[in-house]
Amino acid sequence: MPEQYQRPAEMAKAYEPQQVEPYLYAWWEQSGFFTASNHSDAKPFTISLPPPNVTGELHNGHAMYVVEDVMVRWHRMLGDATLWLPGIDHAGIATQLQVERLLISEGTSRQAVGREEFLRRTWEWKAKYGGEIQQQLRKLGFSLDWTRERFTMDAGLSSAVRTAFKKLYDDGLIYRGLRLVNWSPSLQTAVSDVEVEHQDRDVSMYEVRYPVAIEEPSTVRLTLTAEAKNQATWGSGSWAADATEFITVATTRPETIMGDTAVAVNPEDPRYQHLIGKYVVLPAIGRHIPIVADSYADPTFGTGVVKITPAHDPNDYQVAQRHNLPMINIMNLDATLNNEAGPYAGMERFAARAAVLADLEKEGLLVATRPHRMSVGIAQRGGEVIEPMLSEQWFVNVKPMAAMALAAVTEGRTKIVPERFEKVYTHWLENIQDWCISRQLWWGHRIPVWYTLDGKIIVPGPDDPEPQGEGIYQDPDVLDTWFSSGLWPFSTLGWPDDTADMRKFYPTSVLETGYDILFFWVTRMMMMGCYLTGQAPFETIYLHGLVRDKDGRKMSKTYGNVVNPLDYVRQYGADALRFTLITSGTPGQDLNFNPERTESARNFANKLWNITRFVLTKLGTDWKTDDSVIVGASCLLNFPYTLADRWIMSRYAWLVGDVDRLMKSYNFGEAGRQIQDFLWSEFADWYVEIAKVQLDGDDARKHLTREVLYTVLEGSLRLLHPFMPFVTEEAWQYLTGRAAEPQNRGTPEQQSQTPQVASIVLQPFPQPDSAIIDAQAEKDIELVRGLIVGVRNIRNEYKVEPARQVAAILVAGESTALLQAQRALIARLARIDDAQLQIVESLAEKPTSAAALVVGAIEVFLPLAGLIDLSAEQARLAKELEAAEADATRREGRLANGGFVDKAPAAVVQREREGLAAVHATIIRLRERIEDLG
RNA sequence: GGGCGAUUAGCUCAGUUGGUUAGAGCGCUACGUUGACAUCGUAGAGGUCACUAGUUCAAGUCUAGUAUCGCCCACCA
Repeated sequence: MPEQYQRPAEMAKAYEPQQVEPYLYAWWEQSGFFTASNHSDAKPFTISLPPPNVTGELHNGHAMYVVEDVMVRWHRMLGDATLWLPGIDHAGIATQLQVERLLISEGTSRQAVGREEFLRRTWEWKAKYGGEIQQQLRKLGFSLDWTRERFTMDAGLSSAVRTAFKKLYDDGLIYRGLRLVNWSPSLQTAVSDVEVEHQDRDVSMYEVRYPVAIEEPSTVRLTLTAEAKNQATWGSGSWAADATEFITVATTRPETIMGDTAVAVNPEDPRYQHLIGKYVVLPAIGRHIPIVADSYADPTFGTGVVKITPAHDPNDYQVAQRHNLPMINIMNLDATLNNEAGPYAGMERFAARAAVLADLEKEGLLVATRPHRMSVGIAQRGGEVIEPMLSEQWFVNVKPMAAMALAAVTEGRTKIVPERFEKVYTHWLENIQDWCISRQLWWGHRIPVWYTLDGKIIVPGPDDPEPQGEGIYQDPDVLDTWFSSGLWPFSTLGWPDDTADMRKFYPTSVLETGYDILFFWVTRMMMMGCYLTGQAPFETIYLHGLVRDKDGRKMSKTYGNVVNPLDYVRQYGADALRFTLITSGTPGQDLNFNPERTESARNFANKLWNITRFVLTKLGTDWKTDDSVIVGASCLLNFPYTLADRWIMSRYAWLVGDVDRLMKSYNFGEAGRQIQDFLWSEFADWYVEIAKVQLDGDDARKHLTREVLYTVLEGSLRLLHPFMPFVTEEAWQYLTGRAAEPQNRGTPEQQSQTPQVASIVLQPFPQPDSAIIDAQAEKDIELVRGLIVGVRNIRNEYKVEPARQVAAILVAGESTALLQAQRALIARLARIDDAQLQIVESLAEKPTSAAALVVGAIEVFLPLAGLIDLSAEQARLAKELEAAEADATRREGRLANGGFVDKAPAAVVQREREGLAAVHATIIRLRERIEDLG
């Protein structure tokens, strides 16, 4: 605990989060409140923090971890052995890019400094930003078990990666092969399918004439000799001039013509029947390529003729395999054209496109150019157009794992919340393709494979010695970042070793993350977890929505609308930001972050602070915490509490029940909103005001009122603590009289032996107790509140100064006893002069020069001398009469409906009848009043 | 081409299994330094719950369709 903080003996007038938060967090952490015990008997509750990338600062998406903190703090208060394990992801591509950028800013480059130095610099980067991220997470109040922090490239986790790789390799699921992969030319690495985003773009579709060869097939040249490549320039030779027939292909990528090894037509297409089996001469380089029949060619699309470029298009790749066509790679790794491209060698792919088009145009082979909208593959990192490229890479055959991951969900062993994402999950896993896991990067887990000179592959286990010998070398590539993240829920607990943490905390309870990484991460963890540990890694997968800006736009650096959560923590406090994020939306739905809400959440924290301040002053110095009050409230039923006491306890009981239900169904936002609503609109606005009246009573009344104030507030603080940990802790410290006590309570073990723990963090979470619910009290207070609001309304309409006490006559009928009992608070809250307040059962002569309020059978007269305007009063009453009559008509209609009376639940019908009776009573009295005035 | 989500007050959003007169915050109007809080209080204005047709005694809520916006998936050269 920072020495410099000294909690003031008295609560400050306003809550100042900046003063309190750092100190409270340090205290919590140092006291070991967040450290999970793996040898307690309590049932475990585990969440592995989705590790943030070590790329830099946190953004508001990370602040959504608050959902996890709410769950974790809640379960900790429920007494579970709660572990929230933090960590950081090395984030291969993203981090490497950042460090490369840094090097470039220093005037050097990754290539210039070399692999070893580059890695040293990247570890340096990790040390710096990893530390910053930890501090940021602390500032948000996240109750993470820092003693168990992990990094994906720690020794233990790296060993887990090698164990997993070895197992999958030995099981025949990891293999190496030459495949068409998604190639990122600027990063010069392969990426997996999920790392390719698709954008619709307006491009051009070109129709290009290919001359049909006049030579016999036996003389065709399928490949070019070196000389031919040099000679094959436009217009040379007779092939173009001699051609008598042309076939027109449609293409969006004319620059790949040099890689064509066939053109395809649909076997059913009558236009091209006679050409199947013949050859065409490839423009630009003069190679002869066959015309094949394949159903891939759609007769209704383009010209019905497709050029087949197997090395640069996934569909063409398939066609080539069916027809045993050669595959010609015409590109270098940086997407410039290579020597196979003849005259275009050395050109960048898009420059080559322009050059080829110009030449085709010149030769009269470009027939048409049409606008075309198509989906283009874009690199998730970097945003460039992905190039399909033939390349030797490592792959995982994920089908067997996918089947296990699928079964875990369909059999209900793992539940996905909201449920609709189950469909997305299953659809994806059912159609899954092999996963390319090798990356041509330096930052990451080096692929644990060694090659010998004679081409053998050695995959040692994690504990085996590194293969040594003449010419033996390790694969230079690294693994996809998501390979190691896929092991996160168990590698962090010590897998593959049989550790105490694994036994206690695995499988984990909840995985909570954004739906945007469902395919990247969630499915991978499910597959790896099921396959490698034999158990689904989570009981529940809870997916939250994306945080957008206040206008619903995605946060992005280019828009400049990225929000740094720490800015809001500084300005409004962590609780305010947390409460905003948790209450701004609903499960699984994107939420628009509106800073105005953070301001009002800050106001709420301050309101709570001041409620506490008020209660504290009313408790007095002699107040002692009664533990029975903290534990439960049932004991309250045995004492002569007032109607208002019983009402607020009943409302509190409802709240506890609602919160319990909402938390269990993952509706944390609604739970938070309900707590706020209760504290502000019911407890502060009404009970606290009523308590002021009651505290003027005798000692017994005072004592009971204090008990209720204390009990409800203290319980509400505990309810709210998972949402707003700081202000609830600080307020609770004051309220429970522990503010002045020494703070350090020792180790968690010592704490658990101490019955009274000093922090709200380890207090029990309020549990539903329906015995406290008092329906009659709620109904009665409802009536009293209605009268008070009615009187205030009239005062307002007649512009009675707020300070002025007025006279009033309540004609209460059957409610006389009730209202007489509540006389003091009615007088106080409606600002009626107690000496001039009459509460009578009936009144023979009703005042005429008074404003009247009618609530059912009850009438309130306010003889506002000199203020009453009779015609205005009449108009006001007439308006109310109109509303009451409309209400009566509606209710009568409903009750006259036989279906309603027969089929609706009795309670609903009953309520309707009572309502109608009340409205009738209102109408009768309103008419009387209007008549009296007339 | 499939699939999903959203549409409720001027703005940003809630609304548990269908059940009185649909709520909150911000904003707006009037008033207010009442002994916790002006980061506040009191009262108020403001909505055809996108549209259409159904189911039902009863629909913001369930069903079908339509429109608009957004997202995801998919090999249309």
